[in-house]
Amino acid sequence: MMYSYTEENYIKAIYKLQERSENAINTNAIAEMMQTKAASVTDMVKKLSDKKLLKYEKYKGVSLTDAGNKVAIDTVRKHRLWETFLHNKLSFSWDEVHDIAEQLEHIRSSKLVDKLEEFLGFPTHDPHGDPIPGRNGAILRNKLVSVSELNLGDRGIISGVVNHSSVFLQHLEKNQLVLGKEIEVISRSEFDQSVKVRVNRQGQLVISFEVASNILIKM
Amino acid sequence: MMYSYTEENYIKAIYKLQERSENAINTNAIAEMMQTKAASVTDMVKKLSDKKLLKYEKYKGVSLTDAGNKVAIDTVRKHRLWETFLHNKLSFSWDEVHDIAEQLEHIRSSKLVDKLEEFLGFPTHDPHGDPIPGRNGAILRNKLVSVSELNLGDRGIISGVVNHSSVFLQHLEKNQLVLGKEIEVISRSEFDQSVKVRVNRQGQLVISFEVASNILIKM
DNA sequence: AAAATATTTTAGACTTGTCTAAAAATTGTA
DNA sequence: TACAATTTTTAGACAAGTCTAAAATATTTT
Repeated sequence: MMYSYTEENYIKAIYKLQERSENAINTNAIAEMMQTKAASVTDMVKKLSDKKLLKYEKYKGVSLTDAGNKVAIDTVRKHRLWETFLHNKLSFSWDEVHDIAEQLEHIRSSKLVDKLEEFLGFPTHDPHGDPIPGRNGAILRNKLVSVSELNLGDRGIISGVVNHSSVFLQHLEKNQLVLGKEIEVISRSEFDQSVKVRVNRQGQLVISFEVASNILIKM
Repeated sequence: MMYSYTEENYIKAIYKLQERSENAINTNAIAEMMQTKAASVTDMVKKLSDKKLLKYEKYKGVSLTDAGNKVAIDTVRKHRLWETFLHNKLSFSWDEVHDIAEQLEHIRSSKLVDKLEEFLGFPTHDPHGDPIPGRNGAILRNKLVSVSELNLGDRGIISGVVNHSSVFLQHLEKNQLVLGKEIEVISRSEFDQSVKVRVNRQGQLVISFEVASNILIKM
């Protein structure tokens, strides 16, 4: 019922690998993600298998069980809530939050996580645009996408930014491109990839590729 | 330059023991505080001695070096800032904060600690009335004292409470006994230990022993 | 299908922090 | 001061997690 930091980290690594690969996860991939040796992975994988957190067959790779997935999602939830806290409340920049959250995610107190979530106003995405799993483990599968990745006619709500510099944020505010506004892509220039958008179904606006790729949309 | 959770906990335990005893700290006392066996303490103490965090002579007990004190104070600083965060921002009750802060105090990032301190408004005392060491390691030696411990004529500023229940806090507000007010002890009843105080050098008020012992004063 | 290559597992060792049981030193008492 | 009681240290063992080197299995090439 309670797992070591190392166990949690292995589970999270396997979870991440599973997110982008479908098939069973092999030993070397885990070793690379965990910055360790294949032999160590084999040992740990046996242990996690004994604890029913994953299914393991010699030479055939591993896959998480439901219990393993639960541990992984809970860890991801904590990680992303802490990242949000560090960015939104302590004004850490986008790139500084990961390493600290990597430590904070192992703090054991479910009450703490829930209170933190409430304190942050039940955010749905972290500062990188990744979805924050709910208390029940539910994940809003749609990762935020940047305006530069949208197709013509696509619509969505501004929900985050990639670049968090104050110059950029001020630029956005000057153009009314703030959190919560709806954006629809009208056209895109072949020449410089600038994008013409409609904001809140009203005014139109042309934004550069630079700006478009830094605005994150929830669809 | 970087110590394990266990090393930090030993150092903190020795620091606490040193706070209330003057002489060298003996093995059994450390063992009791750390909830472990004397033999384990001896092992660890040798290690910390090698690292120059404490002075150790066989059978003669230990005392922290300057380096050891620095580690201890830094840990206490983190512990008390996190306690303050949990209580003031996440509305954890007084008695819940310790165990979680015990984990949070080991998070490694001096920038995090400093940002947290700023976010909390540079508090001088934690929710228990214990002083929070500054970034430089300086400690305001005067722990907060309860009104029931004051002598006649003593004055000070209301800076904390022992009981954090909403009933009690509401009672205080109704009587204008809020953070920042100055209190002066006028007299005390021999019968029920109730205390007559002057608030902000103006009105007088009688408070029960129960209330007096729950109000913390900075002198 | 056999040989060559790559991946994975095993065996044994090391580190950190812990323990028990026994030995050594210190302290208290008669 | 010598015996008894207490405290502290040593010696040897264990669990978690890691490593290297060698053995076993799987995969690719010819």
